[in-house]
Order: sequence, then C-alpha cells, then structure tokens
Amino acid sequence: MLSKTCEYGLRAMIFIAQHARDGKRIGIREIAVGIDSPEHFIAKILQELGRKGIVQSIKGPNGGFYLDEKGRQCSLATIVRALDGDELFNGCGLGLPHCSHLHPCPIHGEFKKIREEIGTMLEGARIGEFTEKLDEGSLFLKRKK
Amino acid sequence: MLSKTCEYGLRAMIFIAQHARDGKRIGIREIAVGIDSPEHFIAKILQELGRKGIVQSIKGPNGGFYLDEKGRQCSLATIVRALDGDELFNGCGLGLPHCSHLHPCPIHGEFKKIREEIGTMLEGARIGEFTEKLDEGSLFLKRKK
DNA sequence: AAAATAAAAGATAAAAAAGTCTTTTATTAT
DNA sequence: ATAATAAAAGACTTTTTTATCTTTTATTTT
Repeated sequence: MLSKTCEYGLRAMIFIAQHARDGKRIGIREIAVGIDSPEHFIAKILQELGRKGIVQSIKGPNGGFYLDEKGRQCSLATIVRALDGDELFNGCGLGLPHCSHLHPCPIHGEFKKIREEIGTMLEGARIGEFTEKLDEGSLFLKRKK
Repeated sequence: MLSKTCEYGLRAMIFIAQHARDGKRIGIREIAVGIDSPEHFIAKILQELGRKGIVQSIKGPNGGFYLDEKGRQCSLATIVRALDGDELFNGCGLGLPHCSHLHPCPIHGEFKKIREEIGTMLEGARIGEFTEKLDEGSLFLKRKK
C-alpha cells in the first residue's frame, strides 16, 4: 500500500510530534531507535521532508528535529504525497494509464470509492493527534520488543 | 496498491475470460497486445498462475490459455493472493510487524476498515463477470489508443 | 516422421527501492 | 579559536521488482 520510505516517514513524523515538545528537539538516532528503522535511511527521508518544509531541524549540539505548529497540524496525506506521490489517491487499481469515468477499467468505480476513503482518512488524521495515546502506551510506533 | 505483476495478472485473467470461450484458447501474444503488457512478462505471470491451477493452458498449434468453470468463477482476491500474497489484506498501514488490536499502530483501526473493504470488494468480484461489458465496449483492459 | 506452433522453463539484464557509509556543513560549548 | 556534536549531502551497495532473451518441451498438422 505504502512504500517503506513512506511508512518510516509517517512513523518518524508522529514520533517527532510526540518527542520534540516545548522547544526541545529529537535526534536522528533516537528517532531510528524509537520507530525501528535504519538510521541512515530515516535520515534521508527526513532530509527530504525538511527540504519541503514539512519538518524542521537544527544542526549541532542540542540540535535535532522538531515541528512548527503547521507541521504538527499537517495531515498524514501530506506526508504520503510528499514521499510517494499521489498514485495512491488517483491511480487505477489495474494500472491503466488513462483509466477514467469515460474509459473505465473493470474495477474503476469500486476502486474510486476505496481510494476516496483512504484519502479522507489520511486527510483527516493529523501528525500531532496521537501524542497523548502514545504517551500513555495505548498506541505504538514500533514492534513489541 | 498492487504490484505490476498483479495488475497485469488481473488484466490478463479477465482478458482470457473474455476471449477464450466455447472451448477456444487465446495465445500469449494476443493477451499481451490486448492488455498492453510486455509479452514475456505476462507469460511468466500466467505460468505461475498455471502452476497453481488457476488458469489452464495447452501447448502447440491451436494451443493457448483458457479457464475452466472454477477459473471463471474465481475471485479477483484469489489472483491477488496468488501473486502478491496477503499483505494487502492483513498488513499494517505503517509497516509494523506485529500491529494488532492489542498492539495497535496509530491508524490501526482506520486501516483495518479500509483493508476489509478492499477485501470484500476483491472477494466479491469474479474474473468472468466483466466479459459482456468488455464485449460491448463499456469497460477497457488497455489504454485508449 | 518432419515441420510448425505455442507454452514452459530458465538465464540474464535493467530499473527501482531499500539500505549503508563517508564527507561536509552548521552550531554549540569549552 | 578549538573541539565536539549533529544534521545535510552525496556516493555507494544490496535487494527486489520488472522486463527480456534463449532454450526446451509438448502438441498438432502435413
């Protein structure tokens, strides 16, 4: 459904929202450990999101990643689009290049509905909305150890 | 959402259901042209489905691919499972290995619903059910040329 | 039986995705 | 100023997916 890049990216962003609060920042090492991802890989992903202005960072001692208010309100859909493009939101279920209402594949209508629900769900969820439940341990960003 | 392998596989199976009727068979060349796929690639995919007994074939002159009654009634979900496994039906949206009701990722509940709808839709659709509409030109298996 | 046909099988190649390693740049603390 | 810290950038490797090419096997027609 989502690429590894995107899965890690979403987990990392949610993790940053949880851990970089009150002007604090969170380092790449801790992020990688906190979401069970390869350190250098998630670094590259966050660089990309940084370039797009979706996550903030500061170098040097006490540096790390954090989110501005906009970033905390940012939807999961924004991250998915930034990392995977909008194939998931618009693509044809059978891979036809020009599948449309006027030139539909056999499952065009059904898939449209599903894509819309995925879209609605991802547009509706905010990066910052899971912080409390993660704190209290009713949600998780890594495998059970 | 689906791999290229799976997209081509579904299109090919639906195409075979449409074209190999009344004891006739359809050749790999025509299938490839009919669904806009690389010939040798779709050949390999159909070999795999053949090994699993999902599609039938005969070698030699007048040979080709066809479906028995079971194959024509086979659901799209069966093809997806045969080619892509059941990640799509069971996997975690954020890629957590042990995501579950008891150890949920932030979007566990939402994604479960969506996966179930995808499952229902793919289980409900039969390979052979699109034949008429393909014949009459209200559905398509390849790009507008 | 021989030639032609068409899928099966297997080897190889190209492209994309995932992952790793090294060097550079910016910032802070001493 | 210097050393230490941490992200940015870029090069590189591995794995997986996608795609292609060649040889073999089965079947049919002549």
